[in-house]
Amino acid sequence: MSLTIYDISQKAGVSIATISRVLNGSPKVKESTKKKVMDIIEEYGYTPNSSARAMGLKSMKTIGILCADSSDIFLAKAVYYLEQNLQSNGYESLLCCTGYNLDAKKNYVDLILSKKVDGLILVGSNFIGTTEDENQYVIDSSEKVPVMILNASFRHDNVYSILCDDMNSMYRATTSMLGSGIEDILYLYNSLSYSGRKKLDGFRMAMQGHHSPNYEELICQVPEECSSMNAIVAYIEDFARSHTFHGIIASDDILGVAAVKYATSNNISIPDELSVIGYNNSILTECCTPTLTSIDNQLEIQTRSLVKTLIGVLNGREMPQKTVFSGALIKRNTTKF
Amino acid sequence: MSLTIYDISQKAGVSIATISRVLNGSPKVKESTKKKVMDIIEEYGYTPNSSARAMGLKSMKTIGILCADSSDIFLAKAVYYLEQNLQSNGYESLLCCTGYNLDAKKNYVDLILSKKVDGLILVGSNFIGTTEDENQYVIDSSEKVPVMILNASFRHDNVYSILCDDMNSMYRATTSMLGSGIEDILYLYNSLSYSGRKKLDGFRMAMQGHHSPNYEELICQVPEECSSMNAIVAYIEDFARSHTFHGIIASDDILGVAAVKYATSNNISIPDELSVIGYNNSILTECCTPTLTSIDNQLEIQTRSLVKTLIGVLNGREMPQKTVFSGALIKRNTTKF
DNA sequence: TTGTATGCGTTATCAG
DNA sequence: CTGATAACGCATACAA
Repeated sequence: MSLTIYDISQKAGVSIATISRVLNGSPKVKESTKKKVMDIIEEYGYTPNSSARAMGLKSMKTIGILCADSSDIFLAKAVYYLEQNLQSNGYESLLCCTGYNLDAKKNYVDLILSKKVDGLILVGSNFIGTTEDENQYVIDSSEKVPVMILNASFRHDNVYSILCDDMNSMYRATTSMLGSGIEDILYLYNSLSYSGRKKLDGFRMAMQGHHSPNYEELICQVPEECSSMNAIVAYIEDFARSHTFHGIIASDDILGVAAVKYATSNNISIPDELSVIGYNNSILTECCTPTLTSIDNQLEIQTRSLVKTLIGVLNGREMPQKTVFSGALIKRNTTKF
Repeated sequence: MSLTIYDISQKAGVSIATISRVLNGSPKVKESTKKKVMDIIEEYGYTPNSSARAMGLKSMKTIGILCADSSDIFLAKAVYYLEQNLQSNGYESLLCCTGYNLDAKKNYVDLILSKKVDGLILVGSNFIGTTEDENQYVIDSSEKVPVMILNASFRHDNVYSILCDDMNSMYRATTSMLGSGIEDILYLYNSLSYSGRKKLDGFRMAMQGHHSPNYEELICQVPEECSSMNAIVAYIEDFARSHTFHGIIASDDILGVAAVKYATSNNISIPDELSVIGYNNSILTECCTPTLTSIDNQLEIQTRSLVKTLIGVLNGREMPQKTVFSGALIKRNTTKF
């Protein structure tokens, strides 16, 4: 059995209230008794029981982090940064990997809320759908604790969105490619999550602005079944048999790498005959040859801002409901521009 | 304010004890009252307060997961699998990213133990050092809760190790390469964690068994400063100026990919002039060209076994202190054998 | 089968 | 500055 506040109070010869006060850094304690208590605590190695503490404080000093799949290279980085930032603000992280199914997500949210977390962070734009019904669980959650959303926007009381302006990033990337003289651009994506939709919007806007004809035909969704690199490459090869393009913009780096591999295995020279841009600026960009130009969405800055906002909200301060950063095109060797 | 067991007992017209009983599936409850209570709970959306529950049960149904860096591609996968397995056994995961510093690790352990977790999982062999002093914190922890170690072995009461036989895997991989006629093999590594040491041992054993002369000269530690892909490639290039080798075995896939990039950028043909083997069988193996042969350490199986063992221990069953799996060489295009 | 009363380890509100 | 004492929400031994 570990020691309680009573044991310490006995040994120190003071009441439990005093112990509690020194523990919580109350100013109204005499220096000498404070020191005495501290010494006893040190000597006997007492640590407060956080469950009991939670009952009194009505806070577990814990934040629930939900993400679909923490092994996803992008989400993993986000989770890492979040945990680090929370930690340094005195909060712990309860991690839940929900998968991509809506009902599962709802269940996990209920579960995690019953743990009386102080806040909820939804990592990844896949938590926000297109219909009201799909997003009801976010609203429900926000009635209990502040909800933070990374990489998607959702306007509602007590929910805060931190994201990168994917539409604008994609618009600028596409415009750059168009500006370099490439007009037939293949747009490769796999999911239409919130950010997936924004990216596609940005691509479309740029193509429209450039009065490119028939660009819709070069918007290509890679089916979910294509889960391996080989499968994706094969899919692109197949697509290329009936379409012509001299640029590829992908909604993430995996697809970008697949595009590079498609080119190299078909003796298409990059960037002379084909330019490629990926998204996320992950380590994968450095692994392929040539290295992949990619859009960086400032994840580290976003996560820092998110935690800062959350801590502010938890401390009762007024905080911005929506914080938007802008992405940056990181130029590597799959583009000439 | 969320509802308590008292609110529900009022609405249902029974005592709180009865509510508690149906909540905990006690058999001594009449079917009809059980149903009545369930209905009320359903209707009002009551969820028990887990902090209060923890005080009675002395368990938070939570496991602490410690890892150095959950954004590391290998550790992220491990964390993901662990969380999933724990979840399906009714446990939640408290994630802590400790970094690689020893003191920091110790502090995090203290912190997480004060949260009264039911068990501790140390993810990654970097948690086990070579000296007794370095590992004392593991022993201390094991006095409070069962400690599981993934990817390293540490023999002590109430600590359980689940790992892949890295030494043997590396031995076999090296032997394969030697068998294909390549005798001058560059061994590339960056850290000497528990598994790092085992891998190196396996390499050495194979080279010794083959009576290869001077193999020690081709054991090369990539300095920590080389954090980017370019830096690693440059380092290999530099090393190659004063050494000759026709095979490279790397202690992880990043180094393996760097080896591939070194070769392609220097017009060294793979696998004709140079064979390469990586470690971890991560997605990176598919991103480089040619694709990287790598050693798979059966992470999914390991994590499943770990959680199974942990749950067994928590339920008071006798469980194996050490579970060892063997790795598998996944052949891709950087090797001929 | 159900209800009552007590304990779990803290925090917080009062008095002193 | 310090000490009683009442919450906090639930589990459970003991009664009924």
